Amino acid sequence: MRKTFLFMDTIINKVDAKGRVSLPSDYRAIVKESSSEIVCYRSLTSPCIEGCLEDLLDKLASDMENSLDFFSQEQDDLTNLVFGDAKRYPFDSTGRIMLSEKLLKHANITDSAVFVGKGRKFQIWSPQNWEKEEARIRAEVLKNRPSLRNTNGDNK
Amino acid sequence: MRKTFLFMDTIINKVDAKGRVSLPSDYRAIVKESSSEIVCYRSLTSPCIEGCLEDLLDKLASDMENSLDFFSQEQDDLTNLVFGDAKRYPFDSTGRIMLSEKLLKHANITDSAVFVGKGRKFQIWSPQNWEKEEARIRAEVLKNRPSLRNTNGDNK
DNA sequence: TGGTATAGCATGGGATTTTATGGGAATCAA
DNA sequence: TTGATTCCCATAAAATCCCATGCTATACCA
Repeated sequence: MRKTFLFMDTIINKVDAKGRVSLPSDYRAIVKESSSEIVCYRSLTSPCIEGCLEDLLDKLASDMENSLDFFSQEQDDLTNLVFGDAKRYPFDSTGRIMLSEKLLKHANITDSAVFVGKGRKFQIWSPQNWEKEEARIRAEVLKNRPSLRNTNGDNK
Repeated sequence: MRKTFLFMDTIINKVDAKGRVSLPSDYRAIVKESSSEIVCYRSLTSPCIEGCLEDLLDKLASDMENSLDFFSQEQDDLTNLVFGDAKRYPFDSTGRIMLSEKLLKHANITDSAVFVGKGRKFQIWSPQNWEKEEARIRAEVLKNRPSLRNTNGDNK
């Protein structure tokens, strides 16, 4: 039994004519611990798809219930957006999922999909968009390096 | 039961035609306490590979979740950078891992790999790069020696 | 003390399994 | 019926397993 469940690595897979994509086997191994489906929704901030285990959304729901901002407009909007958009995507016996038109369009994905690990969740990008995003992040982090050290608690 | 889990020592092993390297047995003994795989990623600052137990990244994920907002840009960037690059490397029954092309290229490793202990993590260098790095570190220490003496309070 | 047995380790190569991917048949819904 | 989704099988490439070998360090014994 695995102790940790982190989505990692960056993997590019093909989207076939029917719209099917293989979920990377590492991801599948994690998901299989608890179910045979992932939850996906359009990223609120980027032209990409986000995916995670249903557990994470459950935790998000709990966190929001427990927060002081229970009645805030902002929380309301966020939960509407996330839960209104999210949907379960089961994978078949060969490990493929079929993403909806809505998701693919939001992420500009046509024939290839890039899976990017983010720890408890992951993202799915088009190769072109991911290339741009990765460059932006590297530049950004390089600029703010000191704060990274603090968060990390490790200097090297 | 072992009490401490520190990667130590410097060991050079061969990378075979398939890209396999033996993880030093001392390292393996540490890893085996909790699993049979390590996590590796490209060092942000040096031309080498870094490795650690998944626990360390899991802790990082938790820290991020607790200190940054779920939807914040900063959290987004950091998780992409860290988890997008990291990957699990399980070792087989003879104790070998198979490093990816991406990692080998970043560290300029071809047929030999130098494992350098760093406590909770370790680094993997090409012999040439490690030679240079070691020289640099020695020079650095020599340069700072006076202040080191002062701190020590002992002149000889 | 010196020589030898032994266990653990690094390494090589072949066999086996997994994975990503394509396509056809079966099933379902409008 | 038609269009789409699901299931099943096929294949090539890649990853993983497994066994064999030689080396080294340590233990053991005379």
